[in-house]
Amino acid sequence: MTTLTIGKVAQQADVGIETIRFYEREGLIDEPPRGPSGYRHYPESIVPRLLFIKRAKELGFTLHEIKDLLSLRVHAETTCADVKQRAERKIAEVEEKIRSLRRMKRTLVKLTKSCHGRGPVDDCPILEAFDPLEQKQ
Amino acid sequence: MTTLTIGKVAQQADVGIETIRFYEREGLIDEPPRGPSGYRHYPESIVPRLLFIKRAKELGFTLHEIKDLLSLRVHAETTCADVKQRAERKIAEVEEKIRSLRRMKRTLVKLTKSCHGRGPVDDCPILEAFDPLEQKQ
DNA sequence: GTTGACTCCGTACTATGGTACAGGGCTTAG
DNA sequence: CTAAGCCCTGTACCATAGTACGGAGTCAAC
Repeated sequence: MTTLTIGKVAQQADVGIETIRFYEREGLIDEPPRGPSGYRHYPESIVPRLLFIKRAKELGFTLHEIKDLLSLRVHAETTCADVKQRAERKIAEVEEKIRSLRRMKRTLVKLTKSCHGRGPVDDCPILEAFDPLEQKQ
Repeated sequence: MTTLTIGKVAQQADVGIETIRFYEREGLIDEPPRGPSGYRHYPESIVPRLLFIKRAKELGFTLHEIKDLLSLRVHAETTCADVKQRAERKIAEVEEKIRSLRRMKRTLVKLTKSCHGRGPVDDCPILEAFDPLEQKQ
């Protein structure tokens, strides 16, 4: 069976070598067997594992949560429902972030509309609105 | 004129004392005059300044950007348009974040819909979708 | 005058997700 | 056989926005 050096793995999964060692330290990937030189010898299955991590990251899971997801798979007693629940919780989180960003955007849009965009900064309505209690002296 | 100790300021602006010292180190607020004991004596105008920072943070500006906004106000040559431009750039950033989160959400929703939520984790469609290249052995 | 609350400074630590570097050892091609 | 290019460890560092802590000095009330 073929094994890969860390450099090859990094290439194939398109991540940094340091990232792989970092994931190992953080427990997201297993410690691979070593050759007599101490070099890591990865099975080819490491590549999809790293791609899994990348994909979950893109979906907004933290490394901690991804570690959790990965560990779900090795415990026989965990069910599909466990995974689904985590996904649903993440959806709720994502929705909350979207709501918060939309609030920010609404306010920012209102502020920029209130500003004609000319003249000195002294009475820019945007800065004034940021600063509702401070009276110009 | 009244001055405030750091503790009073923290109370009035509802931030931590450490936060105020941190903002001073970071250049977001001026170093206040000190009494003979070395205690900071803040003018009352520090409070709206801290509220400004809080509000801008809520709107998604980083401390670095807020420092920038604050410094705009002291340079006579800056215009309203400068401020407006920054606000518009921030709107674009916020929109990009929202788009990214919506993409995440769409994918997560699709995944949870594909999962009936029963049975063992071995062939959970969610995990399989996370992991498109790995074949179960 | 003493106690408790407040303040000072400097440093270290938190979480997140890595990146960079020094100073070695290993491997492989020519 | 040698040199380039890989890999090893450990440590420090990046940004972000603070928080915590130790040990000392100060202020105010009783």
